Amino acid sequence: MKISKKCQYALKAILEIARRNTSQAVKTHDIACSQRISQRFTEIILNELKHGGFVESRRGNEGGYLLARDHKTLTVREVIEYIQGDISVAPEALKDNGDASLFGDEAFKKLWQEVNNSVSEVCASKTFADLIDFENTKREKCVPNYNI
Amino acid sequence: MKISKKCQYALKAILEIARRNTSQAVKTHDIACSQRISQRFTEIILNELKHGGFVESRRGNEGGYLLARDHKTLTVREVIEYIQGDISVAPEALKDNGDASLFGDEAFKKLWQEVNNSVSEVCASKTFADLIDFENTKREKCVPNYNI
DNA sequence: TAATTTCCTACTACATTAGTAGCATATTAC
DNA sequence: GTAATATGCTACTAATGTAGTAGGAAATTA
Repeated sequence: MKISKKCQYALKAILEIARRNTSQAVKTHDIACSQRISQRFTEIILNELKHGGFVESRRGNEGGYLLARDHKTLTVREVIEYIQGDISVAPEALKDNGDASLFGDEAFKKLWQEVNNSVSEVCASKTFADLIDFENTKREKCVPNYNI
Repeated sequence: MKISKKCQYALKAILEIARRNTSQAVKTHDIACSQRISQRFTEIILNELKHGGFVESRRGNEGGYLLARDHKTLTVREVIEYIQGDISVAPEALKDNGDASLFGDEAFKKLWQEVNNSVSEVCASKTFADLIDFENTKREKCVPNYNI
């Protein structure tokens, strides 16, 4: 029933690139500092995200990462499913047991499906643009005199 | 994002006791066989469930376990929360970080809360009576010529 | 060519999960 | 009372997953 730290870092990293909204590549170092993630771990995660087609990389000096997807349509769900794998709460319980089925198998199968669907729905309804909007609104409203 | 095997076994064990709907205590051996759980592990789980007030035990010959709660009002959620602990998908992200908050913290906090709420709702809406009804209906409808 | 930055494999420490094993203790049928 | 059955308790273990570290190769650009 957990979203792993790595997965949460992946979401944070994408959010950080998206919020900067620049054509300049964002360095892992900047992402790591802004979101308090270890530099090395950030590299690993961004590399994975690249293979998943979420970001693209620029090597060399002034290199870094750019979003490969539009943050207005990229949903939280896609990232979670890629990094964490199957989002299902009870993957093995959903398999068909055939003749070896026990009393309750069908009922539990339906229950876990309902849970999965509801989680999926929530995560699929949130884009990174939504997250950024929410965060900005919250910060304006609640900490109007917060200076950096 | 997983419901542990142990937790699933706990739900199965309660379902098995509830479906028998008898004033006779159900032996761990019978529960273990019916639901294909190791005898020893079943004992451990039932003991935990007893401490949680879900079942009560009878010792000695003809001993075993009985439901301590009405299966019409006992929900899946209560059992999951007791056995697996906090149902939250990202417990540490929900804590208040105070001044150390990063961009996105509030947005993610809200996201995880929404996920938690939807999972909670689904699990709180299912009682063991519901599960038994569903299973019985399913079995009547789909395998009418299934003989044991 | 030097500096910067990504890219890639391998290794490790720790926590959790899913059990096992052995024996002590309680209860009841006979 | 005693035999049979069942719970109660502690401790141990194997496998898996999580959260990183470490070292260096390769690419790019000023």
